[in-house]
Amino acid sequence: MAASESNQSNASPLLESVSLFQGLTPAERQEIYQAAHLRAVEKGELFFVQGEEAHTLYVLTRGRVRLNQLSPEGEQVLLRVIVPGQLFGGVAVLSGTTYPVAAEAVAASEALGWDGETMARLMERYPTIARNALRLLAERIQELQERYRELATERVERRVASAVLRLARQTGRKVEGGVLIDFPLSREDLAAMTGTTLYTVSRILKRWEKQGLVEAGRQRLLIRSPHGLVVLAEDLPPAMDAPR
Amino acid sequence: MAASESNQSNASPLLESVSLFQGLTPAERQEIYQAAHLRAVEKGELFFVQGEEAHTLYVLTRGRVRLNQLSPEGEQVLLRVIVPGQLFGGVAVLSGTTYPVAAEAVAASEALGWDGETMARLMERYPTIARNALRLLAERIQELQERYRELATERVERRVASAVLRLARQTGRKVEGGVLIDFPLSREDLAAMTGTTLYTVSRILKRWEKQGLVEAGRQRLLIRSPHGLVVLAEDLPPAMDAPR
DNA sequence: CGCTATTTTGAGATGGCTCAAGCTATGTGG
DNA sequence: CCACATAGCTTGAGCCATCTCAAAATAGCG
Repeated sequence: MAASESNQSNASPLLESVSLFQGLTPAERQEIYQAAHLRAVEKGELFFVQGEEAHTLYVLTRGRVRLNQLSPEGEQVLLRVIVPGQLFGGVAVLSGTTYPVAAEAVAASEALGWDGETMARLMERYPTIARNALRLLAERIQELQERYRELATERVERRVASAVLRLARQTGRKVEGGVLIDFPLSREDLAAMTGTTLYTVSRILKRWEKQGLVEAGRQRLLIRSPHGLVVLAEDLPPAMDAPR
Repeated sequence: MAASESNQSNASPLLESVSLFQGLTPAERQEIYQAAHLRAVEKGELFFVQGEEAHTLYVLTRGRVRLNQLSPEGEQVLLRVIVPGQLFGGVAVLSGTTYPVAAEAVAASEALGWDGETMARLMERYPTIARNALRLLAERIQELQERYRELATERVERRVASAVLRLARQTGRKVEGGVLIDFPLSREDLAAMTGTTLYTVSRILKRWEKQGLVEAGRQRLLIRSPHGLVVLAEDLPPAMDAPR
């Protein structure tokens, strides 16, 4: 299935910056691109739901996608936000199970998709892809372990600071006066990322606003002083005593 | 380097049940085995420390190994316990960074090790290994995400119940009267797995003991009623009212 | 311009942490 | 073989960070 019926366009602009396909020639990327199908999803719609049989591995090309995990009791955890160039759905396809998360487009989005067999074939033909995938998954594990530790040992304020910084690094857009998180992000979303409640997040943001660290609006967050948040996230004592 | 200088012994007993090497012929496993070096480590010693340049990927053949992550403030989190047949150190080797955790032998242990280049060569020759590795890492990610959600949304008692059940599944030994966790496990260890304190764990275990769910000794835990713990871990209400 | 989702704020409750003290197996050296 | 040292465990009391619940303010959107 061609990526888009009448479209013979070059894959390079889309795939050359995708880390899953690093180390391939333009011709190879073109072939990979031909094997993909493009899927567009409206804001608020889902690429897949949690528990669904995993068939397709996606690379986002436009928009923003959040990966939510729902607990048996119905509480949500926001595991990560996908930006263009990143892989999602891969974990489930590679382990041959059901999707462990839901993928919701938080803005109008498009992604290239390969079904499991196609991707297996491509990896066989181009072992570089498998190597890249291994590296990507390994990095994900490291990040998850890091965040697990954070959740287990740090207080809420610091966890929120880390989450905001991570979002800024991933999806931040430099604007006058700071870095803007470039998609609608509610207090509740931040709470679901950090294992707290929207009330606590609201209070924390208010405090930060008073300290001039951020500017928080409705589903909007502008980071005025990334450094200030780093200080919070890492417990660099602003004072001079008590190294604890 | 031969696995053990004078040892031409068959790899099968050691490697055939290792999921990283599933789908290979005995001859291939033998070759892989030849490329390994065996490392023995005393109880309490480390295979590697956190932050060390990652060179070797291990498969445990005897003993028990715990993977600890140390926070910048010096608090420990126990990420997982490795039992024979399982891979460890792989994440760091595959992503080409430093070990993100320390690996401590909690009993006298032995592991087969392959350095990064050797493993890369083997994977190139036997793509099946790479496929297996992808599957293993993908499963790890799923488990970590699950535990992350748990830590973010569940209360302490339930988290401890889940951790105990996980340990029982992994390292449990059936004995008269229940399932015994088969290595020394302190209250502090359980606390470090679940993001709480040893005091809280102590109280929880006492309560469980009174309910006849477990029998807790010094670094020793016997699960009398796995089902009872499952009920706790999953919030199946034992009473009939207040669905909350 | 009214409706609805989001956010703020207050007040009260509490789960779990902290710190302090005592207890008890287990191993060790005399 | 005993007495002591030690690591691991228990228990109590007080506290506090964070959650809960309730209500009001605000901001977009249709």
